[in-house]
Amino acid sequence: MAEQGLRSTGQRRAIIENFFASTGHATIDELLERVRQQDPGIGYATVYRTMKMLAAGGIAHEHKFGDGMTRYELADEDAHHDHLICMNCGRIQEFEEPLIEELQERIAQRYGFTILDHKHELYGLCDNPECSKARDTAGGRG
Amino acid sequence: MAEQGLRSTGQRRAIIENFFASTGHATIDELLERVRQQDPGIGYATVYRTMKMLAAGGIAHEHKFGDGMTRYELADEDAHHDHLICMNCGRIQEFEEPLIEELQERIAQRYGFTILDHKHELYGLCDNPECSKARDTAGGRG
DNA sequence: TTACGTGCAAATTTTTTGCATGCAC
DNA sequence: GTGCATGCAAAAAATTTGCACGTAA
Repeated sequence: MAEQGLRSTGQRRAIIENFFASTGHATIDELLERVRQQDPGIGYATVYRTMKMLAAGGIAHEHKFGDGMTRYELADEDAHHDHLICMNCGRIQEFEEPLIEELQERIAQRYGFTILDHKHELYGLCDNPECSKARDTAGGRG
Repeated sequence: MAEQGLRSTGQRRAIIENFFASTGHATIDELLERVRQQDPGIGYATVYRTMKMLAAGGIAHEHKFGDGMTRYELADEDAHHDHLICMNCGRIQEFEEPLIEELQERIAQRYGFTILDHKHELYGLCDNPECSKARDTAGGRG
């Protein structure tokens, strides 16, 4: 981290530590709350700035799943995955499908694009009984 | 439109007309500007409200492509398509790939999800020479 | 010592809402 | 005539920024 000319402050260490230990899709608010348990004086601007920094440095990925809050996830150099998001309980399930990645590349070639990043999110209802039940009221076809 | 208990006002007609004639991925600002050429008195809240209404009624789709502005697209009942977005010039290219849709369903089944909606966006550089050229500065791998 | 990082609050940006008035029905 | 729609401006909500002070290097 310090390799990039950045100072190692207590706040940054606390934020990064909590981020690494987080569920994987933490919001700024969630991170701030957890970080403040260690260091109540931390301001939320610092969390924003630190997470932006990590995102810019490729350590974190920013996600906007449509609920108005940005979520941060640890960037895993090896595996890229995408997300299933339950619209009822908010559960986020990761998935990986190399075949889709391959098809994406083929599509990009078809249109002369070079893919640098992508977003593939499936929104629906998970297999939690309470969520499946919600299918009737959630506007499902039929 | 009036079938749904909604009043047909001059403003709504103007907004809808412009939306239908738009590029397909118009922002509120773009719509407002165009609509004001016909009717300078239209307030932007009306555009917001009308587009929300169309989205709620399934006539329009909302997209957030990451530049902070919501874009609206005419919902086409027949064909679902996804998007390639050029990170240099902002060009938006639509694509359709039934095989991916099929794979999505299979993934959903794997995790017990029921898909109600999805978002598949490929970000990168289009074949515009100016954009391809930007590859060197845009952080592309190697 | 020096300049980067922090905390606070104010500013920004996009979207939503309250309210008095107007117009579609 | 009634009540939904409009326009304006203020409110919300998420994020960014300015500034004085603290502190890592």
